[in-house]
Amino acid sequence: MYGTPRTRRRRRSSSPPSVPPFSGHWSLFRRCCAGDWGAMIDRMILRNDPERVRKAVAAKKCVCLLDEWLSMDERLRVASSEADGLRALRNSLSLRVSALKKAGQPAEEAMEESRATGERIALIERDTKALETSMLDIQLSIPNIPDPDVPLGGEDANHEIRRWGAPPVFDFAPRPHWELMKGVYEPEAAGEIAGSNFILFRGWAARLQRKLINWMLDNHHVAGMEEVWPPFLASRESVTATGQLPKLEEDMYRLERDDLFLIPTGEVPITNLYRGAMLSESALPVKLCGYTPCFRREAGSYGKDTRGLNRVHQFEKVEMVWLTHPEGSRNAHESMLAHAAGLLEHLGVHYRVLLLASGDLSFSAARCYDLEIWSPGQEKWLEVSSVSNFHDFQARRGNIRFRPDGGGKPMFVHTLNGSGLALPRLISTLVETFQRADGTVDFEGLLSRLVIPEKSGSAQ
RNA sequence: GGAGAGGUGGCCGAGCCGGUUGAAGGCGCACGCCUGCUAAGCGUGUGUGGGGUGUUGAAUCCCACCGAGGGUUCGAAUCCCUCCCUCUCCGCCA
Repeated sequence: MYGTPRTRRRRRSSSPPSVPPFSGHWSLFRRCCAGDWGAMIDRMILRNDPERVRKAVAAKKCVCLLDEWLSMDERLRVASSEADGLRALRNSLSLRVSALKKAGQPAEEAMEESRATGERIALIERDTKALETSMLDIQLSIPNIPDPDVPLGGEDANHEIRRWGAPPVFDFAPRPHWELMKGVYEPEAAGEIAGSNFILFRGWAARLQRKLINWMLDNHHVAGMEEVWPPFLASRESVTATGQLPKLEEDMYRLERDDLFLIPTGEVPITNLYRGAMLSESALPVKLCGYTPCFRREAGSYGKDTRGLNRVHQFEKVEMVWLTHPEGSRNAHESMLAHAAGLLEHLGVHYRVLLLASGDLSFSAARCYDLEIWSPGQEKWLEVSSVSNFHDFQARRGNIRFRPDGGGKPMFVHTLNGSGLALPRLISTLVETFQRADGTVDFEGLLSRLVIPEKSGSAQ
C-alpha cells in the first residue's frame, strides 16, 4: 500500500572513518558528486539565484559561505569538463588498444598515451575531489528557504494566527505543576540516576503519560496514519538527512564509539525510514506517526525556562511524519496542524497557533506553525507542537523520491512533520488545568477526556 | 564476537576465467496494434545524475555511476585490499 520503503541495497554506504573528513557523510559526498542530492537546495538555485539564497540565510540568522561556493562551482565546472574530455580520450585509446591486439598488431604506442592521459586525469581528480568536499560542506550548512508568507524577523515577529478556548478559571490561586506533582514527579531522583534536568515520573504521573501516548497514537491511527516504532539511535547519515547535522551536533547526545546519536526527535528515524526510497506517485501521501523519546543536551540553555517540566534532556513525544506530493504539501501542512490542534481541543486545553517568523524557523523548515498551550499555574504559553513543512529539503538530503504516474523523471517528495504531541509540557498544563483547591488533581476527570476514538476499518 | 553466502536498473535476476555490458532475460510502466467491452496477445520504447552544443524546452554529443572507498591495468560490474549492510550457522545475552 505504501510501496517499498526503499531498496535496501542502494542506500547503505560505507562507514565514516574514525574522524569524518567533513561534517556530512560519505554517501552524501558521493551523492553530491553524482547528482543533486546531498544539497539541501537545488544546486541550480544556488548557481542561478544566489541572491534568493543569501536573503534566506540572513532571514534565518544563519551564516554560510555562498560566495566561496559559487567560485568553487566555477572552478569545478572547468576542471571536471577538462577531466571529462581526457576520459573520453582515454576511453577511445583503450578501444584502439583492444582493436589492435585483436588484430595482432603492436599497441604499445596507444597504451603509453593512455597511461599518460590517466596520469593527467588523476591530477585533475585530486583537485576536483577537494573542491567537491568543500562545496558539500557549504551546501549542507545552507538552511532551507522560508516560504514567501513567512514573517521576517526573530521570535518577536512570530504571527499569532488564532486562539482556541479560554484560560481555565479558578476560585483559588492555581499552583504550578511542580507543587501539584509532589510524589509523582521527582526531579531529584532523576538527578541521582542520570543528572539534572531529567524526568522521573511514578504513580499516576507515569500512568498518565503512558495513557496519553496511547490515546494520541490511537487518534493518529484512526486518522489513517501508519504507526512506526523506530530505533531511538540514529546514524550520522540519518541525522544529516533530516538536517539536524551539521548545525546541531553540540545539541545532541552522541555515542562516541559507534558514532550514533540519541535521536533529538522522532522525525529523524521516521523520516529516514524512507531514505533512498523510490515511491510511486499513487503511494503518496505517506502518513506515519510514532512514539519516541527525544534526547537533547540543551547546551547553553541553563537558567532559561528550566523550572519543572519545561526544559529537560529527555522527553517523550508522539510525532507525525508525512511524505507528500510537492503540490500537496501546503494543504497537508494545514491538515496536520488541524489534526494536532484537534487533540488539544479534545483535551479542552486553551491554545494558540503561531506562524513562526523566519528567524525562529528551524534550519530545515520552510514554514512552521507552533501550537502553544496556556499553563495556568505558570501563567505563560508553552510550546507543545511544531508543525513544519520542509518542502524538498529533507527529501534531497535523504534522496526520497517518487516516480510520476505515467512515467517521467523522478521527483523529490515534500516532507512534513509535527508533534502530536510533546508530553512534559502537556502533562504539566493538564495537571495545572485539572487541579483542585486543596492541591490535588482531578485525575479521573482528566482521564475522561481520553476517549479512544472509533477504530477505522483498515488496520495499518 | 567467530564462520560462510550475498549486495547489479522502478522491481526480480543474468553477467563476475577484464575489452561496443549502461549492462541479457523477466516483471512493471508508456505508446501503438488487435479483440464488440474487459482480460489475454503482438509490436515499439523505457535508468539516474553531471557537463557541452542547440531549440525553447524537440534534439544531439561527452562524462560518471553495478553497496562505499582505495588499488592493479592501456582498459574493471568483472581481479586485489579495506569498510558498511543483508541473510544463514555458531557463541553471548535481555
